[in-house]
Amino acid sequence: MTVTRFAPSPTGYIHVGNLRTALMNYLIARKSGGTFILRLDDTDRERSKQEYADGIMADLDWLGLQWDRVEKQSERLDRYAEVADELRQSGDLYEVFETPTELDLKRKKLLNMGRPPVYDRAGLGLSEAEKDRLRAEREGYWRFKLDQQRTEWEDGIFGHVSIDSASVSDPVLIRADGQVLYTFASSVDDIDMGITHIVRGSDHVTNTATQIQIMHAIGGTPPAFAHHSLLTGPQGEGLSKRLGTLSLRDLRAKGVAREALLSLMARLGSSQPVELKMSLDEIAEGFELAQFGAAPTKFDAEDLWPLTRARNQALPFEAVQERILGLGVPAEMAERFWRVASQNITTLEDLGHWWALCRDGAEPVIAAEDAEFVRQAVALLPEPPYSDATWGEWTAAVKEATGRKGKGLFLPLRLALTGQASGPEMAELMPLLQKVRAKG
RNA sequence: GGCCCGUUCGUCUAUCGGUUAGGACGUCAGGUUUUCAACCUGAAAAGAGGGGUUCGACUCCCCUACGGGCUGCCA
Repeated sequence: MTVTRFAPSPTGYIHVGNLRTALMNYLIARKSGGTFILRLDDTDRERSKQEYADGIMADLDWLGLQWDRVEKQSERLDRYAEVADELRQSGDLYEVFETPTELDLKRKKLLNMGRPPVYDRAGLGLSEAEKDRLRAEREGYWRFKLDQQRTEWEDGIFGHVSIDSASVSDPVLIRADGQVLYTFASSVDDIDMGITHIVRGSDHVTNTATQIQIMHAIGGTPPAFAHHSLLTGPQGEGLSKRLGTLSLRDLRAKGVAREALLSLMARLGSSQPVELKMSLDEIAEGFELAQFGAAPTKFDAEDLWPLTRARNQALPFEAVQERILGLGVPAEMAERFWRVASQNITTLEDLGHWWALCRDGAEPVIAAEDAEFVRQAVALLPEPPYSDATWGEWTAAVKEATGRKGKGLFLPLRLALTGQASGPEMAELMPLLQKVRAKG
């Protein structure tokens, strides 16, 4: 039984980076008929907010990434305390007392000597008497004693990974104020909840080494790990600074379609071509972790637009009927309007532009050399309303009168009527036009 | 500074020592549509640099350069 989880901390909204992680875990579970758990890693009490938790769930809902169960770390504090006691007894957890300032000093000193800034384990050498004296001054906190060997695993994406744990500081698992830290809570949860596969960003590879050790210490068997590469911007720059503008809700507000987002994020960085899929089932079908590369992946939000366009153009009239009527399009014209406009939109918001053009006419665009031609042509155009035949009849008449044909005939007329060089099939558009501003 | 990982067409990537280095997106050019778009066909386009190993290296090893990550009493 496959069990995966998406474990965001509710300290912000979902962005493209998170989404990739969530999606991969979701797809792995779905592909094998397993369980997908949404786990809110909310042990950081100062930064975690209900508002963000709600936002994350709303975003996952929108995407259709349905979770089978929600877990909250804040509701499992007793369990963490219990496991922590076991680790204290086994000697895996030891008490330390350095202040942040002291630690900072130690780090700088080591760095100056050209040595790696690894915690010196001073706490391990403290006698009971010394600890008592320190406890009288301040609250102690707890570090996990890493075995300073290499920690290795077969990564689902990176292949064989080997981390030298001697180059990693013993992680703090429990703070002076008693707060349980992510590294610990997460390890306990993954074991308790029977997680079988963890996919997360490659920013966690070092964590994985220490968490594997923690999992062993609490008597668990580590799940299979896979670390996906991190996204960078189109220039290869780190995405973290720009993540604010790449939140799901912002993209959604800009009109990005969920199918576009899912289709791109499930394939970007893999050897599979990115093509529009209309359902998560279709997306899951070709999804293989092993097809993802380990190199940083460039993400360009612009790539979402062609997919969004393809998705919107594929929508049946019924799906947009309400929206179109909402624009004020008369019911008898609605279906034709969709047929005509749908091929020329990116987001559904663009429909408003086309309807405004039909209703109010467009500011004509007339090149200087076409001015006389357009004047002649417009004089031959009757008043609205128009029929299916209007365009053919009119252009034939204009051709007759001016001798123009082909591009020289049609493009100036299109520009005069719609103000744009590209757009819907003119013959189809004409019956929708209520006004032609070029007629003055 | 230390520890991980990475580097193939513009982009995402395939290639598990011998290939005309393949595909997809994008770009460009033709075709088609009495215009644009859509569509069809075609083209241009790549192994970071330097050393090894080998009959033979994109592929294995080392060095350099560059990119990303980690190096918190954050996650």
